[in-house]
Amino acid sequence: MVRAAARVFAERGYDQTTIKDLAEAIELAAGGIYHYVGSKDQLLELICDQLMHPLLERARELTAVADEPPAEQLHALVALWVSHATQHRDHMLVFQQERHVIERGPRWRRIREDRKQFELLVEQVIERVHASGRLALADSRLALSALLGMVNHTVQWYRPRGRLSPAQIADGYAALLLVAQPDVAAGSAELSSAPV
Amino acid sequence: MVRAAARVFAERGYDQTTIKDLAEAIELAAGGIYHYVGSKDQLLELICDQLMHPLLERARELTAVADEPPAEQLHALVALWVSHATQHRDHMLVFQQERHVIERGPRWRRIREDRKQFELLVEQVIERVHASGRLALADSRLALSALLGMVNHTVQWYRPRGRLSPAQIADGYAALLLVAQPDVAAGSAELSSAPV
Amino acid sequence: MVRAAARVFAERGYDQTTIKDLAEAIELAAGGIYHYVGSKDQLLELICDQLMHPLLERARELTAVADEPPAEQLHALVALWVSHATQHRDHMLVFQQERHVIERGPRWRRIREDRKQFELLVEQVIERVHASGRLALADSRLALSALLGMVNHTVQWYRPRGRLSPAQIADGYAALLLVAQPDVAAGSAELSSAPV
Amino acid sequence: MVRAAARVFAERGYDQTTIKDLAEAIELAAGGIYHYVGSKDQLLELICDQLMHPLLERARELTAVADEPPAEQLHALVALWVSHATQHRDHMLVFQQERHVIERGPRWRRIREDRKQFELLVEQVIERVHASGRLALADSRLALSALLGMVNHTVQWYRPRGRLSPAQIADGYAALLLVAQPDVAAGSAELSSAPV
DNA sequence: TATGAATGAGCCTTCATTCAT
DNA sequence: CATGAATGAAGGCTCATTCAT
Repeated sequence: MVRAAARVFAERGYDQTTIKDLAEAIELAAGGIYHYVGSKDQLLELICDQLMHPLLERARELTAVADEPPAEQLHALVALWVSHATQHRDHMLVFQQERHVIERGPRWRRIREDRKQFELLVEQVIERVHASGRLALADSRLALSALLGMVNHTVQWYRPRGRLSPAQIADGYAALLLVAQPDVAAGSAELSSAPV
Repeated sequence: MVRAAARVFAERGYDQTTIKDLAEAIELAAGGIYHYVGSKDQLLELICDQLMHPLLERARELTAVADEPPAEQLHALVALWVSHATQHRDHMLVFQQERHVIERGPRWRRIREDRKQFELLVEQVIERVHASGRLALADSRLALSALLGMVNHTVQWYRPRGRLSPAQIADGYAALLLVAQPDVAAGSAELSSAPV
Repeated sequence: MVRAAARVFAERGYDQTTIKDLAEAIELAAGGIYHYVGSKDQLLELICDQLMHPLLERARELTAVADEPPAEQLHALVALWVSHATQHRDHMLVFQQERHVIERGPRWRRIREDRKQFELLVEQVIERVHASGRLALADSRLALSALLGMVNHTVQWYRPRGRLSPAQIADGYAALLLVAQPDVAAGSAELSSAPV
Repeated sequence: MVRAAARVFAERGYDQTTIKDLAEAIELAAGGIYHYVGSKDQLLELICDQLMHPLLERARELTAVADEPPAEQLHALVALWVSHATQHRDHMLVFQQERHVIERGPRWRRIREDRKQFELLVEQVIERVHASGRLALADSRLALSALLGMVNHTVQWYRPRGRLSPAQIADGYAALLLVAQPDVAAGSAELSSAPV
């Protein structure tokens, strides 16, 4: 049911989706939704939770591994993220599109915090990559924003049976952000991280 | 007035903004808006037009220059884009956030076409960069999506008096997408476009 | 079950009581009520019937006794009434509070008639008291209204283990309405302020 | 408008009155009510305020007069009360019938306090009458309840062009509660059935 | 131009009632 | 007997829009 709601919200937008739209998608009468969910608000909350909870949890596990090289860790994190986003495309679309809904009101506090937590994890990994000298941008904050932008935007164009698999997409994003091993070819880091 | 509306729409979201909210922001009585604008719909249309028209026009001029190296052209285009987006932050936020509103109905056809046109221009430039061997990704379509994502996302975090200027941000994005002159160090394109 | 319903109706009011409230009070599932009662309406009907039927019956018996002095009869009637009201406090509260519900629609016709019948009995007794010269008010109709008011109002403040017993309350009301034996004369004021 | 609402509430009961009923009575479209009043709740609040505020104020003035004999004061208070109640019959009916609505929730706190205040005033006057030896009941608390009951009940049967004027009704109620001057003595039964 | 009272459609939500189990 | 999921009709309320002034 949450999945179905996510689909409708993703398609029409939260505000423009009526309870009847939802009920129709779930194949229920208008009022029937309220047997399962307390309100339209709560439905959005559930969608966001279903999206963020597992993502955050797995991201934590992934970044908790201490001995992995930061660059590999970033790659793995991006792969997880893209994979999760594309697997829960509707959830992700809703989560992004309804930003201004989620940003206001106490109901969404937990969700806002989950988002913050996740972004913090990404930031920390990027910071470590930066420190390891393999970040393709001198400014790690900008690299973070760029990554957030490109991954989030993925769900806007990704199609399940499209040309690129989630893994390939993640590889591409990682490739953009990382430079090759500095020992292999000296100076490449400076070159690609400098403005053209 | 359109600017004020953009600010309110950006803050509250189109659907959650009432005509009274708008009127208050414009310092007008509720009904007074209808002397200047036919409807709430049309106001959103105006906002998107004000954003996309000049951007599209200048992007056309920029890409019409034939003899410039593609990489420089891409850099210039990104700079224009980021600059425009940050200068019209509210417009841009509305344009993105209300995607699902704009995507439906005949009223927004022109806007949808403008967006397509703009993305087409970007795509063509990227294609040329790719052909010139300076694209940091083997897959030019993915590069396009990544670029769209990061630039669009910029308005979500950009602050007028922030650490980075629009030009610096654009430099960073361009740096991510481009590789150094191939004549300096052969094969660098392959390296950074391969999965790590 | 009717008793439990009366309690809930008395507390929340008929309209603001949901079937679920009732079910909970009866310790039954929501739909289970419909095995015993046809509808919410009917439940209210039952409550009112349980209240008015025995009261009316006993009032008829009481007033049918021909040879008793009218003043004693009134006293007895008031005692019966107060006793009944306080013993079925919830029923009585419902019966009064939901006056505007009961007053409309054919379902409650019988109840309305029962009320009329009862008030008619009281009226007749008061009339006889008046004729006997022992009514404390020249206007017997006003005395009737006053009596109705005070007795009905009793259930709003009466508490089972309160300072006054139903009998004492009834004594007080009777004392207010009756004057001492005219033949005894003198000092009737003192007499009537004491319980009869 | 508040008057019209009071009429409809009095007739149908608060819960069974729809916004449309009200709008119809005010000759307005359904939503038009919300230009004047924030909610249905608030309308009830206004009705009760309009009733209780002036009554309480005048009752305070009346009972503030120190040198008047308590019995006369009680008579005056009852006269004020009956007069006010009959002049605002609909308000009064609503105020009583919707007791269970008013009794719950924070919105009605002020109203509940106003009622308490008023009843306290009546109680104090009765107490003084009792002390002066002119109360017709030994139990002053019971006298208070009886008075509350009969006056409140008045609006249930009073008709503007009926047989009895508000003043006559008040005279009757006062007569029931008071005994004649103990020093004058004799024939007090006849006296107490006449206006004091 | 500008106002703001008024409209009326539509939304979220509640709830009495039904019915398959 | 009893459950509780499901229905569907209303109800309170909001809000874009209109229009007399």
